[in-house]
Amino acid sequence: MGNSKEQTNRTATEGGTRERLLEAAGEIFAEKGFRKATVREIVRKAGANLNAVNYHFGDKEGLYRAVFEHALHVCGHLDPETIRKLAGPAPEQRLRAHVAWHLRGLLSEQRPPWLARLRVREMTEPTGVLDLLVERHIRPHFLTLVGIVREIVGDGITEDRVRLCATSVAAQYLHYHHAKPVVTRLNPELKLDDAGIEALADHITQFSLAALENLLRDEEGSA
Amino acid sequence: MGNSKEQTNRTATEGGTRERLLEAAGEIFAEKGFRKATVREIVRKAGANLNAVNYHFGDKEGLYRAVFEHALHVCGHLDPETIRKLAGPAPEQRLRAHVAWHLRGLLSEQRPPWLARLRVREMTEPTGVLDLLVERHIRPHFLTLVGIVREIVGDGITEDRVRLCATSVAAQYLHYHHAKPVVTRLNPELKLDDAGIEALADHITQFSLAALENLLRDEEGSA
DNA sequence: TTGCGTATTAAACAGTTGTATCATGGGCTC
DNA sequence: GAGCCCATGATACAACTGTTTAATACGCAA
Repeated sequence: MGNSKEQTNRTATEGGTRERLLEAAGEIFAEKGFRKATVREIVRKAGANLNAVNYHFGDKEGLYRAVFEHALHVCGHLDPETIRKLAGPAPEQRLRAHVAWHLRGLLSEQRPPWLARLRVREMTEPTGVLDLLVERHIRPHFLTLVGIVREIVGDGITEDRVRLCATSVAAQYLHYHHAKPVVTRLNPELKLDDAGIEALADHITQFSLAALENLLRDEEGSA
Repeated sequence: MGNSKEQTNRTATEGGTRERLLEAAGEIFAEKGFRKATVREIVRKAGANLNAVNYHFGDKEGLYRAVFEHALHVCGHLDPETIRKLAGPAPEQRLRAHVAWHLRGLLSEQRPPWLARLRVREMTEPTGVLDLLVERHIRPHFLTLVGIVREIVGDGITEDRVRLCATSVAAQYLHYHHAKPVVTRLNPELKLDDAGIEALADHITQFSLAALENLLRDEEGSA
C-alpha cells in the first residue's frame, strides 16, 4: 500500500483517516447494512489499519453512529432549489418538490449522499440509531409532508387521517427504493436515470394529488 | 455430495425433522432474514441436530429455497372469502379484498404464514430466490392488481401508467411492513390488531380509489 | 538528547458462523 | 443373527467476525 498520505494533523481530533473512515463507512453501511458490513472492508476501502475503527470510534457501532452525525451535517439539508419550491404558495408544487427531493435522494446513483439510503436501511432494520434518526430527521420531513397534505385536503379531515394520507404518499417514493429489484422486474419500461426519476416524481405527485383532492370531495359530500 | 432432496420421505414419517426444520426455518428466516438467521438457532427451534440442515437440504441456502417451495404449497393461496370477493363484479370491492388480504398477511401476528414476510424480505434483500418468487407469486398478484386498476381507470390510460398506479397501491400496504418501526412512531394512534388492520385496509382502498377515479377524470378532461 | 502523548501498524485473541467428518442407532431384507 | 441403508448425533474444522494487545513512528516540549 503506497501510504504516504499524511501529514499535518491540522487538528488533534480530525485526522485524515478519521474522515476517510466516515466516508468509506457511509457508503458500505448504506449498501450492505450494519450487520453485513465488515470492519475489514471499511478500513480497506479507507486505506486505514484495522485498528483505526476501534481507535477513533471505540467500536463498530460507534462508527455507525458517527457516520450518521457526520452525514447529517454534510448532506442532510435540502438544496436551495427545493427550499425555494417548498416555500412557495401552491401546495401542489410543494408536494412535487417534496416527493422529487426524496426520490432523488433514494434513487439517484451519481450523488454521494448515502444518507437517504442509510435512513431507509434503519427503517427496515433498526439498530438503535433509529430513535435519534426519527426525531431529528424523519419526523421533521414527515411533518412538512403532513402540512402540505393538510393544506390540500382542507380542514374537514381528522389529523389522524391526514397522517395516514401523508404515510400513503411517503410509502410510494420509499417503495421504489425498498423493493427496487422487484419494481424494476414488474415495470421493465422503468428507467431510473435522472429523467426517469423526475417522471416518477410526476406520477407519484399526480397520483397523490388526485387522491387527496377526491378525498376532499368525498368528505364534503358525506358531511 | 448426497443430493437426497425431495424424493426421500414417502412414508408417514413426514412429521419428522425435515418438516420441523422447514417450519422453524420459515419463522426464523422471515424474522431475521437469510444472513442473520443461524443454522444453530433453526435446528435448536426444530429440536434437531446441527447436521440435519446439511443432511436434508445440502446447505443453508438449500434450506432457504426449500422453505419457499414448502410455504408456497402450504399457505400461498388465497382464502375462500378473498377468492369470492376477488371474483365479484365491483372493482372497488375487489380492490378492497386485494389490499386487505396482503395487509393481513403482512401485519397479522397470530397466523402462521410467514410467507408474506419472507416475500418482502426477499424484495429488500434479494438472495437469488427472488426470480422464482417474482415469476410464481409476486407477478401473478401484481397482474391481478393491474387488472383491477385497469377496470377502474378505463381504457384511456397507457399500460405503463396503469402499472405505475398498481405499484402505488401496492407500495402503500407494503410500506406498513417495510417501515413498521417508523410508521408506528409517526402514527402513534395506529393499533395494528385485527380491527386496526381492517381500518388500514379501508384507508388504503379509499385513498387509492380516490386517486384512480380522479386520474380518470383528468385523462378525460385533457383528452 | 530524553521523555511523553498521539496516531498508525501488525499480530493475536475469543467468539460465531457454516460445513465436514466420524460414529451411533434403528428399521429392514436376507 | 448379519448386512445394509437411512436418519441422527456429537464433535471437529476452517473461515470470518469484532476487538484487544503490543510494538512502532512521529511531533514537540523540557
